[in-house]
Order: sequence, then C-alpha cells, then structure tokens
Amino acid sequence: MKVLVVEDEVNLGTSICDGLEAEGIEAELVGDGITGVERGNDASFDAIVLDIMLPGLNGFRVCADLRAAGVTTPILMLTAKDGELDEAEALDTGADDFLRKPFSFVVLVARLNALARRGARGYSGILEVGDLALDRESHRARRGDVSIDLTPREFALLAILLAQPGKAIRKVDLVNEVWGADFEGDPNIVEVYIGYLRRKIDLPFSRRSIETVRGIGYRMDPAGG
Amino acid sequence: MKVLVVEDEVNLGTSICDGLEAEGIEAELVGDGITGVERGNDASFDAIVLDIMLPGLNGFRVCADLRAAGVTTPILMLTAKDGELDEAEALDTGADDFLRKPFSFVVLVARLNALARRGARGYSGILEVGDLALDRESHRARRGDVSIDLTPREFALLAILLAQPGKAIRKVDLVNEVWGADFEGDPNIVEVYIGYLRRKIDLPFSRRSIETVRGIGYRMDPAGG
DNA sequence: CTCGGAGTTCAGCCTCTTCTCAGGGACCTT
DNA sequence: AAGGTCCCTGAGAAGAGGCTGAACTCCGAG
Repeated sequence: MKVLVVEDEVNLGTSICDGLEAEGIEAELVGDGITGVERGNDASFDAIVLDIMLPGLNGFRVCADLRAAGVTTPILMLTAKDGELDEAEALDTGADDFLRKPFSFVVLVARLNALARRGARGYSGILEVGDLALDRESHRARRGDVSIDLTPREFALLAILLAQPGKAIRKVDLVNEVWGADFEGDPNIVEVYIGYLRRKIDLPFSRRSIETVRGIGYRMDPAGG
Repeated sequence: MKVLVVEDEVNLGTSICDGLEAEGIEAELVGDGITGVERGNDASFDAIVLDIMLPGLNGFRVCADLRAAGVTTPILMLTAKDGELDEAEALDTGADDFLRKPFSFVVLVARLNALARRGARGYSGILEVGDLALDRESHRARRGDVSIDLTPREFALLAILLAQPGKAIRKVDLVNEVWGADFEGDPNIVEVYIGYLRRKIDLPFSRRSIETVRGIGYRMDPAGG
C-alpha cells in the first residue's frame, strides 16, 4: 500500500508519513497543490491524503483537477474544524471521504484502509440510488432522464443522504455536515431544505424518496423512492 | 465469563468491576492503554470494556493495536457524552459496540452479554432474534422481509428486550432504561408500550415474541416468536 | 441601482407521539 | 367461587415534532 500525502504544514505532514510507515504503509509527502497534482497522476498510489489549506492550489482545486485529468485514486480530504460546507464541498469536488481536524491518527489509517479496499471503483463522480442520481461534475441531480437544478445547500444536503442510503441520519448530524458544527441558527433550517428537495426530486415524480424518521431525522429510501 | 476493563479513572473502574462481579462476571481492571494492549492479547477474556480517554495510548489506539495483533475479542468502547463522532470512530477502529457516558449499568451488562454471546463475529449494527431484527442504522425493525416503523420509545424498548433474548426483564428496569431513572409518571407506561410493540411486531404476523412474566416484567422469546 | 436567486427566520397549522386514566379481563390464592 | 392483584387496552388530552408559506436579508449580475 502506497499513499500520497499533500500537506504544507511540515510537522503535520511528516508526522502523518512517519505514522503511516510505522503501520507498514509507504508514504510520500509533497508540500503544495501544484506538486500534488503532478504526483497525483502517478497511478501507483492507492490513496491520496489531501489538506484543504495549501499554497499554490487549494485542496478543492487539486481534487477537481485530478478528477478532471481522469485520476480515480481514492482521495481523503482533511477539512478544518470550523470549515462550514468544507466537507460537503470536498465530496462535491470528487473526494471520496473526509476527516475533520484535529483527527485521530488511528482513524486516518482505518479510513485509508477502507478507501484502498474499495479501490478506484469508489469514485465515479456520481452518487446513485435507484433512478435518482447526483452528478458532482455538472453539479446537478437527475431523476431518470430529467435534469434537476439544485442550489449549493440543496446539493450538499442531498449528497449526505445519498451517500448513506437506508441509514437514518440525525438532524443534528445533517446540520453539522451541511452548515458546519458552529452553525447557531434555527435548526428548522433542515426541515426547510428537506422541503425544498422534496419539491424538486420527489413531488414532480410522485415519489417519496426522502423519508421522515420522526424524532430522529431523515432517511433516503434505498430504492430511490 | 471474564471481562477486561481498561479505565484510568479508579472510581469508575472499580465500580464497574464490582458491579460485574456482582453479576457473576469475572472482571480485571487495568488503568492505562499500554497495559490494556498487553492484557488484551490474553485470549481468555470474553469481552473488553475500553474507555477512550486513557493515559499512554488512547482507546482508539488500543483498539486498533489489538485488532492489528489479530485479537478478535469483542470490544465495547465507552465514549464521551458529547462526542458524537467518537462513536463512529470507535466502530471504525474495530470496536464492536459503544456506550455513551454516562451509561446505565444494566445496559452495560446487557451489551457485554450480547457481545460475548456473539463472540468474535463482530458488530453489525443489527440486533437479531429469529426473524425479528432491529436495525440501528435505518432505525427500523424488520420481521422477515417486512419493514416496521417504530417511534423512538418503541425502538428503545424493543432494543432492550432484543439485547437479552430469553431473559425476563423487570418492569422497573425497563422504565429506567427507556424513560430514565427520574421518570415519575405512571409505571403502567411500560404495559402500554409493550402493547404498541405487540401490535406492530407480533399481531400482524400471528406471533407472540414478547412474553409477559407475571409479577416480573417481560421476556423476548429467544426463537423470535 | 434594480432585480432575482439563495439563504434564513419565523409563526401557524397539522400530525404523530407520548402519556394518563379507567374499565374490564386474566390469573392466583384462599 | 370470591377476592385481590396484575395486566391489557381503548379513549383522549397535551405537547412535541415536522411542514410550509411568507417575509426578510444578503449578494452578485446586469
């Protein structure tokens, strides 16, 4: 197993690499986004760990560029603790997983193993459940042959639901993922946006793909509605 | 049954061990992560209770190290009250189950019994007895192929019963687990909710999985009805 | 500057859940 | 068989949770 680490903070980067090698994982460190894109094209990596804050190109850009270049290596993004929308945006730009800083090293290794196990088929650019699909590249949803425009918030929310079909996701988790952990507004915002989504992806098609789990949150029907 | 408890807080650790021994479970206490890894390699333990906050190695690390060393003993992690992400990470690093602090002792014993019974098979997120299953992820029950929606109260109650199939559980314990120790309403509430559950999981299937133990409480038929 | 889209807040309405209560039934003891 | 205790269940009140339309802010495009 061989991993590319793109991280400009030298201390963090070297400690990640040292730790990975202690686990028997080969690790290569690069310190900026441009080099990251260059090295990322090397198909011999089993996974890429990518910080968001980078000199040159930021992590989102690196990720998007790699995907645009046809690289399918699994990418795990390191997001800032208080970075609102970072995580949804990470998935949005083609990352396969993310880890919020500060993160536990053990968890990093576990996630990398999981990603590498899934291999390159993990990333398709499209999240699909039944006839409902979310295309990260065109930033739109599709129900069958019908394209659906979504706002960024709607997109982020739907991405979280589609990533775990069948799983009931608590409202507070949805807020954390889409609006950020430091969101202090009205939690009712989730219901409002679920309402928007239903009017776009369910009502016009007489479907009920987003199920309410009263007292908990929402669940994506694994059959897509 | 023999359990290893890894907990640095001496009061909590000894009270867990004393409580377990009162239940006829042999318990051994160690106070730091490094000793935890050493003792955890002893295959004679039927389960390991592991706190996350530990001196030396934290709980995630202990868990990962044990798994890396090929130890398959079921591990139950104790997670902080407000650490929602801890639980996902616990499962990620190889734990079989988790319990959020502060926890009820009865639940701890129940979970340990469930884990030990399952043995090294691992945590699936699903409690299953006969053809009756409780899926914690989708937050639903299933009888055969039929999905059953449950309210949060019904879900919690059924979870307790399913965790200890065949064991008669006292009504007062059910109240404590589901409604909390400070519940001061009508104890008849248990009967009412047992009734709700029966109407959802038994009557439509002509089963009798929840048995009344007169004068005591209720028991889950280990055959699932 | 104006317009429109996106994001958010809020209040009212409606539905479902929770809980209480009381009557009747089941079971046990004497 | 009588009486007592325990359990079951239907009805309904109270309240929490969820949905939605309306209005407001913010911001960028034209």
